[in-house]
Amino acid sequence: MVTLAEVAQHAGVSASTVSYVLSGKRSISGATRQRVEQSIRELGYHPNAGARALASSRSNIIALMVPLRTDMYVPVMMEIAIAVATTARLHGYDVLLLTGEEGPDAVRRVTGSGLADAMILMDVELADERLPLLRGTDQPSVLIGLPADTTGLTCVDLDFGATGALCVEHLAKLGHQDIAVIGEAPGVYERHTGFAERTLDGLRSRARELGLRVLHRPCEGGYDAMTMTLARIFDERPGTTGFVVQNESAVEPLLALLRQQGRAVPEDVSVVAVCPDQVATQASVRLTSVAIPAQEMGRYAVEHLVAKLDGRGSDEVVLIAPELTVRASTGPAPAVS
Amino acid sequence: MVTLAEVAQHAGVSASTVSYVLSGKRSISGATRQRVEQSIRELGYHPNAGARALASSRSNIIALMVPLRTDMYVPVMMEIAIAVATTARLHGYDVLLLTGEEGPDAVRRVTGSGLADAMILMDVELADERLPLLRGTDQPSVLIGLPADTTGLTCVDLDFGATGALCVEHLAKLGHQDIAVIGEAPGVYERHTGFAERTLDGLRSRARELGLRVLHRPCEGGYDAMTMTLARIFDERPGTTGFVVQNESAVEPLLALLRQQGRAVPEDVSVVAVCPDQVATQASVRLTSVAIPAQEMGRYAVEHLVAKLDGRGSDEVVLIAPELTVRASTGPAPAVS
DNA sequence: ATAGGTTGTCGAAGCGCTTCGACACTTTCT
DNA sequence: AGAAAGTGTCGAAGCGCTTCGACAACCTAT
Repeated sequence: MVTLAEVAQHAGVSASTVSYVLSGKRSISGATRQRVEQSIRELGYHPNAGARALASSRSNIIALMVPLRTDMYVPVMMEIAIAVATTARLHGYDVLLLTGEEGPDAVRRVTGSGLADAMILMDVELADERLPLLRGTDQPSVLIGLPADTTGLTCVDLDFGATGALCVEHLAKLGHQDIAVIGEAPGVYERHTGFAERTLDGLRSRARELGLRVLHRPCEGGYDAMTMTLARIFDERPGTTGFVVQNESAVEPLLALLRQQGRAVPEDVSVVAVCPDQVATQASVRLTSVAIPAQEMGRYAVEHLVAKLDGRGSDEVVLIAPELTVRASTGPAPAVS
Repeated sequence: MVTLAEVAQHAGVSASTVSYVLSGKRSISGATRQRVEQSIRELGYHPNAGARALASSRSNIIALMVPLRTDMYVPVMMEIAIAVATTARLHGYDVLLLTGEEGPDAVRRVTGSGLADAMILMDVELADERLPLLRGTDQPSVLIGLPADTTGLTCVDLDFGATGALCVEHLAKLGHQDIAVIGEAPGVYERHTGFAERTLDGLRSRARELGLRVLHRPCEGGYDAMTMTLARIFDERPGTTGFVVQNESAVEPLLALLRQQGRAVPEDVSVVAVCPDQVATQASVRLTSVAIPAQEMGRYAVEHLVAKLDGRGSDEVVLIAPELTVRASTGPAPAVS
C-alpha cells in the first residue's frame, strides 16, 4: 500500500505539499504540482479513506436509506438510487446503502459515527420517527417525500396534490363525469405515507370544483385484487368512464380486465396513470400519465446536500410540478346513451 | 462528539480497556465491562468510523456494484441489493453502493483507498474488464453471475444451464414438441452476459436429447416488440405449443397477445417463465416458472465475504440448482388435429 | 513457600492524513 | 531602496482509535 509519505519522498517534497496538491487548498507551483502528480501516477497512489476521514472529519459519503419493502414502487426506488449514486460520484461522494429496517437507529449510528456526511431518506411517513433525530443533528439531510411537519427539514417530492388535480382536470376536459381512483394498497394508507393521501386530496378538491364525482378504492397489485376492485366500482357507479391509477402493479391488470369486459380504451373508458414513463410506454395501451420524476429527485437531493456541505444552501421544500403526457389511453367521454 | 477517551474517563478506566470492551478481543472483568457499558450508554457514545478504519485497517464496509442500466432485471437487482444490505448489517457491515458506470476504475478506487473491505459485483460479463483487477488484489470479492474463466474467483449464480434444461423437460413431459424461446433483448446477448447464453445452451442440448424442436428469438420487452416476435414465431413454426420466456418484461405482453389471438393458456399453448416468483404469481395467468433466487444469492455473497474476512472460506463457484414451480400456465400439449 | 500460569488493566506507539503557523523567497508599491 | 504584501513550501501537531508489550494481582501446583 502506497502512502502520502512515500509519494512525497518520491517527488522530493514534503507530505503536506502532496496533500495540498491533492486538495487544492493552497496554491502550488506548476512545476511542483506536476512532479507530484507524476509520482502519484507512477506509484499508483490512492489516499486512504479512513485516514482522510479521521483527519478532516469528512467521509465523503452520503447515506441513502431505502425502504425494505420490495412490494411497491420498485422501479422508482431503483431509479432514484441510481441517480443518487451517479450524481454523488460526480461531486466526489460515495453512497452508503441503508435499509429502512434499522429505522431511527440507523440515523443515530450514521450521524454518531461520522460514517456519512449527510443522509437522504426515502419512504417518509407523515409522522416519521426519524425526523426528530434529523432536526437534532447538524448533519444535512434531504427527505424524498413529504412529512406532515417540514419545519427545519429539506424535502423534495413530486407535487402529488397538483398531480391529482391535473389528472382529474384532464379527464374533465374530455367530458368525463364519473371518475374512479384506483389507489395504492391499503397498507400504504395505513402507514400514512403522505403521497397517496395528497394525491387523493388534490384530486377530490379539484373534482368538487369541476363538479365531477369521484370514487376511491385502494387496491393491491395483481389480477385477483383488481378483479374484485373493478367489479365493485362498476357495481356502485356503472357510469364510470374515467380512471386514475396510482399503483404501478395495478396498471396492467386494469387494462387487461377492461379489455376482457369489452370496454375499449380510450373509446369507452379513459385511463390516466401516475407512474414512471417507462411503465406508461411499455403498457399494453400507451398510457396518458403523470411521470414520477425519480431521477430528478435523486439528483436534486444530492446536489442540495453537496451545496449544504460546502456551506451554501438552506432548508427548503421543493415540490416538483407534475407534467401530464397525453398518450393513447385517454379520449373524449362516450356520448351518454 | 463523544470520544473513546471521554468514555474511559467517565468510567474510570483507560482508553484501551474501553476498546477491548467494545471489540471483545481481550477478556474484561464483569464489573469493568458493566461500568464501561453504562458510560457508553449514558454518554451516547458511537465509535468514529474513520478512526476505527485507520487504526484497524478495516472499514467494515462491503461494496456492491450494481449495473447502471435500469432497463432490465430491476426487481431482481433490487431484491439482491436489499438482501445484501440486510445480511451485511447482521454481520456488522455496511454497504457501499457503486454503479457499473465507473467500471474497472471503481474497483481500483475502492481497493486502493481501503474504502471497503470486500466487493460484490453484479452484471458480470463473460470477459469482464474488472476480473483481472480482482485477481490481482487480496481483497475478497464475490461475483453474482458467471464469467467465462472463473479461476481465482468466487461466484454465485443460478445454474442457468440446468434451468434451461429443466424448462424444456417440463414441456417435454407434457407432450410438447415445438418449443419457442423468447429470449432477452438482443443487447443482452451482444454484451455477452453469460446467463442468457447458458440458459439457451442448456435448453438446446436437453431438447436435442429429448427430440424436441427449439426456435430461439431474442425480444425486447413491451407489446410492440412482442407482437413482431410472436408473429414471426408462428409464421415459421405454426405448430409451436410451448414457450419459454426469459425476459420479465416480455411475460405480460406474451400472455396478452396469446389471449388476443384466441390461443388459450394452458389449453392450447403452455408458458414457462424464468423470473422472480413475484412476477410469476402476479401475472395474468399464474405462471409455471423457475424462480431467480435473488435473496439467496445476495445472502450467500455476503456470508462468503464475511467468512473470508474472518480468515475462513475459500474460492469456489456455487451454482444454485433451479427449482421449477408448476402453476397454471402449463398443461398437456393439445392433441394433434 | 515458590515457581509458573492466568487474568485484567494500562501506557504508548502509531495508523495515514489534514491543517495551522512559520518561514524563506519573490514581487509590488511608494 | 526599503517596507508591505503576496507565494510556495515545510514541520509538527493531532484526528480517535487499535493493539502490543508490560505488569500487577491473583491463582494454582508442586
